[in-house]
Amino acid sequence: MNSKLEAFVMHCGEMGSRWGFNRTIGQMCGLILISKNPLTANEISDALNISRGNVSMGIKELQAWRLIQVQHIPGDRKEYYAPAGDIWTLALRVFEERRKREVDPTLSLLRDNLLTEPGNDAEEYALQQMQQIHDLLETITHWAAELPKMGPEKLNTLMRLGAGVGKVLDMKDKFLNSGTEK
Amino acid sequence: MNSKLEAFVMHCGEMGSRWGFNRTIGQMCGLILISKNPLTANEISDALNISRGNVSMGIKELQAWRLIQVQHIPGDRKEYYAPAGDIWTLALRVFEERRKREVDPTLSLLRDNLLTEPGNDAEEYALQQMQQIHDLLETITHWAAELPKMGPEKLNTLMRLGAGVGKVLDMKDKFLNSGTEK
DNA sequence: TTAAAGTTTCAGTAATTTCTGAAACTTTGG
DNA sequence: CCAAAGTTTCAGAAATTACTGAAACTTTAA
Repeated sequence: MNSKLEAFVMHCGEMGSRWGFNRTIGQMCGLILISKNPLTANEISDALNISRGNVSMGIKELQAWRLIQVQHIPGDRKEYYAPAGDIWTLALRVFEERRKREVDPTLSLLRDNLLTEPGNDAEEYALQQMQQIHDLLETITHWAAELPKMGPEKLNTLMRLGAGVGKVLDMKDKFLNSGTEK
Repeated sequence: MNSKLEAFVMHCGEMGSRWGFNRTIGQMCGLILISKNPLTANEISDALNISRGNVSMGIKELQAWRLIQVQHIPGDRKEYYAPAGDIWTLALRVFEERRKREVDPTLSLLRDNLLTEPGNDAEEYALQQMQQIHDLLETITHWAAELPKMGPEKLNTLMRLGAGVGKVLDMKDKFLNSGTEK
């Protein structure tokens, strides 16, 4: 393999744990992403020098993240693996999957906790803070659920706009107000 | 400590590694967040039953994340620790810090790699994919840098709007076009 | 029904990460 | 300058997480 490509795959491995999986799975993900043709489990095992069993676990995990999909080639009973979509799709999947693992459990714990009545000042403060966290996570969750509905092009526009979107929001308010004034 | 509060702190511990730190640091973070008054390292050590040395490491890490700040109480030379701001501020810090650790290294590797010329079809495909990833990460980075400039209230508006922001963007285009038409 | 091709599971081992606690270090009031 | 109060460091131990490889399982073509 070209050394630059290999460097990329190894980098994915190193970043793996920061992205929510582990080294091997990071490498597998990188490899599948930049491979022109779908790969078999054995090819992955050979390319990365990891045991067949480990590849099997990794595939299961990547499927749980909905990042890869199985393909069959007519006349061949092996399973071939390819990315489950374009880069934007995959990014949204990672984002969503991470939200499920990193935000949802906390949200449900907080919902539960916030039913409690405070018994003293310290508790009251703690509950207020939790309420703040709860509201923030709720907002993020709601927004994250809406995101994929916009489609890549519009998302791109929005992100490239950056803080400028603030002005657009102002404009909208202005427009609406002038509308109601009349 | 109230059992609900304790449950929250322990939960933060369990989530710790998913949020980018480890159990202890997660607990410390949760504890400091819901404590009405700033805490000393010893109080943290006692409350969470972890060694003084570990608390010291944790404090350093939480400071690196810019999530806590030191406070001094007149006539007392101990250091007291408190959250470094309101919940939105902290969330933005986590977001930014994670971007630095999870996105930036990849972006710089990709920039480097993309200077290469493809030697064959497979390499060409790989480089195209990397270009896609690069562009996406670049967009996200740019957007992330803009985010904090908006301020919590506007961010809230934006997020609550969800996919609805797409319509606002359309409206803007329409407005601009009708402007240029005249 | 069988054997060949392929996949998954999991107990044991290896690698990594985290934690402790004692020693070294720093700061400050007197 | 000293001693007391407080903080940091880090080598080794403990806990956690990841990996291997062989055995068990599944699927399919003949």
